[in-house]
Amino acid sequence: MKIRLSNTLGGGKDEFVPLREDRVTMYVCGPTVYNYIHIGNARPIVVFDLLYRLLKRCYRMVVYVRNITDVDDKIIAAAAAEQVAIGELTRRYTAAFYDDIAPLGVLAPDIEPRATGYIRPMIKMIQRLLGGGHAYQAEGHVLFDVPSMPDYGQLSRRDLAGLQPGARVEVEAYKRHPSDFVLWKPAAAGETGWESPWGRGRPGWHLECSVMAGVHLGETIDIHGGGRDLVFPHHENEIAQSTCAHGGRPFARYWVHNGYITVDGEKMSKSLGNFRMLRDVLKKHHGECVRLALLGVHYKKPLDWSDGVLEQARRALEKWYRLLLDARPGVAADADPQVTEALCDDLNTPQAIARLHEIAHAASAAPAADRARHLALLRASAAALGLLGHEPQAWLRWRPAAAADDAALGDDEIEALIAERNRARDGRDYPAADRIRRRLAQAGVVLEDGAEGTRWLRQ
RNA sequence: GGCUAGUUGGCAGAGUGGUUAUGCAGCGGCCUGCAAAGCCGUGUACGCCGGUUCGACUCCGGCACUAGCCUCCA
Repeated sequence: MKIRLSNTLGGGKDEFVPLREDRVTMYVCGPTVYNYIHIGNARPIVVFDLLYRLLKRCYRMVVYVRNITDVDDKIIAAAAAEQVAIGELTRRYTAAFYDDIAPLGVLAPDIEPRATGYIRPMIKMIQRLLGGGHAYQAEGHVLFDVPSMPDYGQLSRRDLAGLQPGARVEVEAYKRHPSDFVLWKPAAAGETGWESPWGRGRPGWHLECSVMAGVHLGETIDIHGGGRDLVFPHHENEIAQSTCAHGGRPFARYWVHNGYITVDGEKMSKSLGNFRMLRDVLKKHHGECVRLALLGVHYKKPLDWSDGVLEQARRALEKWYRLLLDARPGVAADADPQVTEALCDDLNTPQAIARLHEIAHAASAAPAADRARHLALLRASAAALGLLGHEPQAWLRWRPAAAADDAALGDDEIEALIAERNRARDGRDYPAADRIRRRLAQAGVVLEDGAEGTRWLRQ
């Protein structure tokens, strides 16, 4: 199986060939833990989980690193605003992060380093950069000397002359070049900081990823992933630091970036305030619906978030789980070749999902004797996307925690009403039977009378 | 000003130098006490203007529009 990936570096769709045949390395930028994550943060979590699953099918060993940023200006500001210690704040939001993504069905990365655990190697990298003439000190800061790197801007395809310095943020006077960025900044009295050769301070934002990738995966990694908005300056600066600290050896060979999520056509971001928190979405929707909704659009493209995309995902999953109610367990199968092929072609999830629909349709239309085979194929193929791993009846009867109020009916009440309705039907008292159907419908319960009795599910 | 991505049927969304994407919704039928689900059938599309070609939604050029980046961001 050959995987092709869109590579931001160069802009083409390249065949993926790992540096070492036996060991693939992937680093993905994880959350900064100063707040709950929004649905836009969830997209790379799901997209790179999918890539991780695919790589694991193709290569013997895959090492996936996803960091947690637990030191940063926004964290310090948030801790001050909430009047709690930094460590307490980051512990709280780290725990919330894991709670929030659990329903998305993502595999745990192999390594999840936290920035604060890597201060020593960060200082070492800064020293190497200073020694190599790629950094300088000014007013207590250590800054990366951008003009010292000839290829700077190759990822985001900009040259230094074309940048509009200070377009959005004022340029500090101590910078030699407007594009120079902070490697180490001084900590004010009472602020979080670590001792360093340049005084007490803390690392710049970009440094941690360079260092943690280097420590765990080596100087040159295969895949570096993240959201599009990290291309510049974050990833550009990571390249600059790592390449210059590693004697010019390349940092990452394939750069993979997911598109952002929009709301009403506008980018969702914490700064715009139009974000949808993942935990709020999950109060009303099954996590698997969120996962499928996120995979319903090719990962590179913008995805306009709405109840519509969630509803579309829900209907597809409902259809598939209804079919799987009849699946016999234990029928093993490999994923459908066309599904695998679609995924290998730059993670073409819409095409893979279309194929799942075709498999499902074939199962519905097949004679009963052939059904098990189709359903096993459906389940195995969906598993390649991290889908349909739940027990069908439980999934179909799932209700969001937020719906557990007085209007909702419990399973026992529903079963009792169904028994009452079936007694009415046996007595041909159809008006009474229909009254119960309507009552259940109002509670979101759908009844289906089949040859083997009455089946129910929640919608 | 520079750079990036995009524009496909009522909606979502792939792909392709000539032949059904797929799903949802719609319409007709089968099935059903009523329904639901499912099945069968069915309509609708490639932003605009040029060019290349036997043939362009697809390739090339230009234009328009949308979104984003140019040191907070997934």
